[in-house]
Amino acid sequence: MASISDSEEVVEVEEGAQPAYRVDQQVGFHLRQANQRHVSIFTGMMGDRLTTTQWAALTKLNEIQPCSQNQLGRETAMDVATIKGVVDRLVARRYLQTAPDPKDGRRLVLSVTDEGQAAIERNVDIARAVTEETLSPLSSAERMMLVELLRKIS
Amino acid sequence: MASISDSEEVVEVEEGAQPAYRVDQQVGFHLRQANQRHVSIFTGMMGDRLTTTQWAALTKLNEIQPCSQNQLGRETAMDVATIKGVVDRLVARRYLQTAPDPKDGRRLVLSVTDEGQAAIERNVDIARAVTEETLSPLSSAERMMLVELLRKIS
DNA sequence: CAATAGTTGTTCGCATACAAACAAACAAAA
DNA sequence: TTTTGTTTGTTTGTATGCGAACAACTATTG
Repeated sequence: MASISDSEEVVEVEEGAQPAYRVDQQVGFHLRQANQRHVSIFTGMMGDRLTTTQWAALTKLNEIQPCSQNQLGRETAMDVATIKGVVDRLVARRYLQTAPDPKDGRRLVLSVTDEGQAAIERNVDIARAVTEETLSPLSSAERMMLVELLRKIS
Repeated sequence: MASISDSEEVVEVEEGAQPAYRVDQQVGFHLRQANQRHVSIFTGMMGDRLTTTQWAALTKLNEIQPCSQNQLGRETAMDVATIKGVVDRLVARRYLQTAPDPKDGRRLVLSVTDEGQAAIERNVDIARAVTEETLSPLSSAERMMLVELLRKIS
């Protein structure tokens, strides 16, 4: 604790001598911005008004179907409340369909419809291009490094 | 340009022979997840129910005040609609105050209140700890590398 | 000056994102 | 079997995040 007295240099000045705090020097700020740019690129290039999360859910389900709703949420890193909304909207578009699980009264079994399949085939090359465009400022080595570092802090 | 002719290697065989598309191999997926973890750490550690965006707006304004609402939005990479909501909530908490700009009838001049200052001082060390915790899986060199790569793709 | 163009702030609608609380169904243990 | 605990899905509330359209005001140009 600094002494209560001595007005002169009550300046317990550097109290740690820490450099000034700047938001724009914190990782969180750059993570948010980089993600924003990526989403922006995705939205601009992708067809069928698909969002990043919808695309993630759709293609992931196509990999691992059949699958319950919450399980798909875990696979795509989405909250139970979030995945519900995403699935609802994909079902409304007829990209996914749901059916009750005969073996488990709680579960909804999800699967990709033909329309969903068609949407994937229609957009998968674009999705690859989105990744390419997002990473375009980086060299090949930097790209691998970035993904690896992101994986480490996830 | 490739020559138009010569069937020989017309073998665009597998139509690209591309590896299977996996969402969890795309940067976007990892950007989203890394950001999620950071926000989660932030929410768990920070006091006063401050969110990442509120903290960014508050501390940035403290740096550059006085400042208009849209300008603060640009400085913190927030949409005009987004910054309005953030500012409204910070004003409701009395962390910020607004005043009409005498020289420009459109502008709202924003400034940080004493309560806002106190909130910053109360949480700035925690904010530093949040960054530290987010980057904890990385070495010092990796941390600098990550921020640099994120900056490049922003 | 008058017409045009750009800026600032507002509002609406849609889509994540997550905490929290809840009911129904299943699983494990007493 | 009954109790306890867990999992699945739902709903509510709050907070970004952005496209799009809009009014009010300022700046620019003819």
